[in-house]
Amino acid sequence: MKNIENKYNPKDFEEQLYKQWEEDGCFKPSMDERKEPYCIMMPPPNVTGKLHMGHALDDTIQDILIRTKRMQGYDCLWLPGSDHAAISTEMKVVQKLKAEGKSKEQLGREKFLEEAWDWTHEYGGIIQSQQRKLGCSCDWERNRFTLDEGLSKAVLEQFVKLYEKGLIYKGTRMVNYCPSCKTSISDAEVEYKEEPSHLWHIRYQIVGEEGKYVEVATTRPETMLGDTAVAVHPDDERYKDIVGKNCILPLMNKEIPIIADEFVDMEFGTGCVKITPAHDPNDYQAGLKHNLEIITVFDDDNKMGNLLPEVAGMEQLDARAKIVEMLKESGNLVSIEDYTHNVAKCERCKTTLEPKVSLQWFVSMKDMAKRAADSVREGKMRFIPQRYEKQYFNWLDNIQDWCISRQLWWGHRIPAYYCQDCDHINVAMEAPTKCEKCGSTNLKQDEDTLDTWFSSALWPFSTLGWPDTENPDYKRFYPTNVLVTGFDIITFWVSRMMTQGLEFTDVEPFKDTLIHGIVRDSQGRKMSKTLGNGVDPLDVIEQYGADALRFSVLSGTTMGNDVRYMPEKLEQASNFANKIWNAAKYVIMSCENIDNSIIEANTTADGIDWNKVFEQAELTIEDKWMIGKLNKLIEEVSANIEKYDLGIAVDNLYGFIWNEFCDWFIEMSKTRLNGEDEKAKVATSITLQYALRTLLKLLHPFMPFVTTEIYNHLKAEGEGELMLSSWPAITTSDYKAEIDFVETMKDIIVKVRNIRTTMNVHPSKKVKLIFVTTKFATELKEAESFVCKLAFGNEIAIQEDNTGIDENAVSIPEDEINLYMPFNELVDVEEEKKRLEGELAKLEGEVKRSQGILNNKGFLAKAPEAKVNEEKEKLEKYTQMLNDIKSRLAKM
RNA sequence: GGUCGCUUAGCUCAGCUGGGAGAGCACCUGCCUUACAAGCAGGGGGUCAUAGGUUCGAGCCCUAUAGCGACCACCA
Repeated sequence: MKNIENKYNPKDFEEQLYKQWEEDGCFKPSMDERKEPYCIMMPPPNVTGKLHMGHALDDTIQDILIRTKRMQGYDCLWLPGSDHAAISTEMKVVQKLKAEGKSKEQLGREKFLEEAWDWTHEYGGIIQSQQRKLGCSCDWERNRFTLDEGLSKAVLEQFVKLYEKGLIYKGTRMVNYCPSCKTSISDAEVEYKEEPSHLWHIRYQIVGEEGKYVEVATTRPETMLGDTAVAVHPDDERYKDIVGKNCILPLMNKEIPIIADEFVDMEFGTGCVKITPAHDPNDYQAGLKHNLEIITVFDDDNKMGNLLPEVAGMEQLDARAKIVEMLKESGNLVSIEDYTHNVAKCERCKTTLEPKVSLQWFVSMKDMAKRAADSVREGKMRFIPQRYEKQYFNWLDNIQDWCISRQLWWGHRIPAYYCQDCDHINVAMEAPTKCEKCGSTNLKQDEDTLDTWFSSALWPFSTLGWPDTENPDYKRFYPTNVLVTGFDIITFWVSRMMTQGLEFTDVEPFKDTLIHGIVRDSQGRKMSKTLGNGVDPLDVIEQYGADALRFSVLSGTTMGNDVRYMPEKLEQASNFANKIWNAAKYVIMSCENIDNSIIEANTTADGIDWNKVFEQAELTIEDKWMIGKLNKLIEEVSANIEKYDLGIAVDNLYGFIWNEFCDWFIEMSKTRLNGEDEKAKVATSITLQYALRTLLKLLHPFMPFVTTEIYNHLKAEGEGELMLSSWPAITTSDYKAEIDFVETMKDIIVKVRNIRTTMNVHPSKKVKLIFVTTKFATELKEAESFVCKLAFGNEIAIQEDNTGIDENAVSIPEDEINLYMPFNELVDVEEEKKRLEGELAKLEGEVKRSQGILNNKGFLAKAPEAKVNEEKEKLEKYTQMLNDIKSRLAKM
């Protein structure tokens, strides 16, 4: 044991300890075949990102799981990495170029990619260094990046295999197109924003029926130039007679049909919809269904095309004004109504999206989605908390084909090579030299890259060397154990990893998906850049230390619910770390001069055999109480971590360390260590060390730095790292009787304290307690040696005979206070009675329930015999317990 | 519009398969007791959103309502 610094100051050791761990290879799996593997894949943050509170929460949870499992004897791999984040990174690079007066197009593809790589290398390491500060015990040597050679190969394999199976196809579809990013956007990357707008009511004249019109309502009048039909609901009585007729599209003076389709909402507007297949998703579907012509209104720059000379080349909004004016002049504008419209925006740049019909690559999802959903339905992968599976099912059961092509440069380029001579599409892992159909060497690779999520979908296995299924890492660690992530990417990412994982590896890529909430600010708002209310985890670490940050994001939270960032919680956390620090200081100080030979004699390379130590030491009742309570704590904390109830586990530890270990055991130990009994001193020293070591181990996954720093002072020369030490084991005896007794004594002491407080006795003043009782006399005799009572300035005497003493009298001599306390008053009879009565009611209910079941003839006829017997046994047991309590109550 | 979640002390939140209403912070009282004042010993404070229902018994189960939040779909 080494003396410990006076003050707890995380800055003194956190960085140093992490460096040591990394140098010693503590984070690397041993690949020891005797151990069971345990693996977590870190959700890869954007390569150019910085650590925010959400990462801090996500990483802390994973680190706790990994550190616990590592101590529990598993061979653990936590694999870190980052994502190339196609759009996000490309946008940043474009912005940087713009600031330098350059553009993407000027540079050309190759030069642009060089710039992007430079950018990636410059900012790529930031988040990793921040994760180190947080204490993440991931294996940095296995760090992966989605554009790495290996992962790129996996992406090619995935594309080619899916293409060969006919699951990837090229097709004309309506996709979201961002005019600013100049690329298609997946539905998931769209966000909707309410914007005030108008509904323009326009009338189209019905052909051959002078003076009869059909009135449509639209939010985008300028698209009318591309109308190819008007639709009504087939059941709409108002328009039954005009279905099948034609009407005249104003301004264009063109006849278009009036069709009937179910998708029309009779309640909305006039119940008539103009159909513009080129510029609205619903209209597009209707167009396909009714075989309508698709007329594009806008050109590639999103300006007006040449359909109408008056507006050709104009910006959309200018054209809108002009067209409205023209409609007004022609008398075809009926009215303008105020209307709040939900507008689709690009998640990245907030530009209003334009639905666009274009040629894109798609993955056919239906079958894969079904398999992924079934897998969860069959319990082969579970969500924690379970309710999130609904989100997952909802997505997969209504799956659309996945548009995977993006008009970007930063990403995996689509391995499709078009033959310039015969139009054949060659899809191959490596660029073909000639067309496989006609042999032409005139090939041109597709310009597009793949959706970022296409590569992230492979993350759990591409990182382990897949498609090389013989790779030792893949063989050992796949499938992984748990995926830890936020609910916001269940659809984007979790479901896609499931579909691709099942498709390519025939197994669920992870057994559990642990979903956590998001970290909100102290007012409950989402942390965001625009609000400027984000809290930088690095600032928090700087001020309070990483341990405090880790504690604060977990304590008092439940999985799946949002976490609120509260500075007060950080105070609490760092106070807690300080408390442990001081407790350790006390233990080291107190034990260093006491004979430690029993522990030393039972220390081997595998650690200390505490069961033997306890056999050889003469433990007293309070030692056994502490050890027994620790057993319970070990069970509790282990079980809660196993259930992923990390918030509860850390609160178990907080409560135990503070209220049991410090407030009671350490206080008790003081008088024992100051006493005359040498054996009691040894026993106390042993228990103090055992308790502290056990608590440090249990707390280590949550607060790795402070626990390690303390442990390093505690451990013997040559003893290994705390993080590689074994998880505490339950001792052979459970010391149940001792726990019961000490708990009773604690109650008594609390009552004595209350009496002192109400009597206003100064703490320095000794009080002599005289227990007058015949009951519990033996226990109280034992309690005489129970030094904890003396710790609070009390002395104990027992008088078994109460004759001649006024039980309620309290005499206070000048320098000594004697409290005469009838023991019965210390154990509150009324309270006990109440408790028993409650118990009684409960049992009566159970008995009644059992009897009811057993009287049910239907149950008796159908239920298996074992079930009936079980119920009978229950009834018997409860009846007996009931009688027992009744008799106890009768005695009171 | 569909689905889900939340509503418990002044604040932030726990509360497992129904049976004693809890923690931290804040507040009040008394203590600088040699590990810790970043502390110790006590204390006050809650119709568990509302209304019904099931039950011997409901914070917990069922139904409805209100407020807040999230996700999905998206209305021309």
